[in-house]
Amino acid sequence: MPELPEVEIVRRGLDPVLTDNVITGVDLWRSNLRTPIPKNFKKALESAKVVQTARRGKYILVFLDNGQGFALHLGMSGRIMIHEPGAEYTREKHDHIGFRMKSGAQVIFNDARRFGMVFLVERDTWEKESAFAAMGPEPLGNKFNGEILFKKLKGKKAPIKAALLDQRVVAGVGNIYACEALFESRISPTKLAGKLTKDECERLTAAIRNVLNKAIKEGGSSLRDYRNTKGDLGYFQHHFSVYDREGKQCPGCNCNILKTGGVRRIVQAGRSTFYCSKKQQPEQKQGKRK
DNA sequence: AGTGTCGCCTGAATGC
DNA sequence: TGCATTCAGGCGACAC
Repeated sequence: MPELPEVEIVRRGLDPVLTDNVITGVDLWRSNLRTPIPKNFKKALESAKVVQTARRGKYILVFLDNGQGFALHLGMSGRIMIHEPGAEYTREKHDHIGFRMKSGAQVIFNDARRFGMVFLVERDTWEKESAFAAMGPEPLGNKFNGEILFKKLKGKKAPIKAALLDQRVVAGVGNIYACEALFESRISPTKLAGKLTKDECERLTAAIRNVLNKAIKEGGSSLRDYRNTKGDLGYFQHHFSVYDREGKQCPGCNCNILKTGGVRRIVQAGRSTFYCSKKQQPEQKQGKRK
């Protein structure tokens, strides 16, 4: 599922259940996800109290009062389901980890494709972990603006669409929001990242922030797997301008899609890219005619 | 160093 | 109905 908005929605659902609550037990129903579950995972968590939850890029972080913490990545199909105190829980297919809370609540990590992962971190040094050390700025934080993006992209020969998926450039942006943000900023996905102008970088950072914030407001995007911690779908997929809309008209377009073919789909670095060839031209020709 | 390709794994949708 | 193929929100190990 999960790009920044979906991960943030899951974190928000998780926070009231975890924070200030004691983990009384951890059930491991398999020994690995994409990577092995640390052998001392259970031991590090059990009887510790959660002091804070956080998010960095597409990772959820949970910090404990024993100085440790853990990071959780949902991969493509990871879900977290919360069972409130008293609610009956029966194990379902692909349930891999269960966290039992002192309140009686249970938190279940389910992941059909097992591309997700969990690992332990130290509360004080987690940012030095390899997953986070080279990670780019948080797009919704104050260290992300046009100038910073411009510097990050300098000299890059990859197309801008591929560069946006690189978590070292900006954290948390995935395939959906990269497509949507490029559409909103009217930048061609095939334009080489290093060729973007400062003005384009300004537009792009603003568009990334805007798209991510809107998606969070709508509860994220549900294509196939994504659910929040209550099992509900997100709504942002109804607001896509281009993503998964091949052949359809993009918002505000009055061109004849029988002639233009509508939204186009191409493959870049093995991933689908959706864009409007009229509004997102490699050179600024848009606006000359209407 | 930076970039593109492949593989990890399952399930849903599509094609024959 | 059934079987094979294709594709999917991510990421890291490789080869070049």
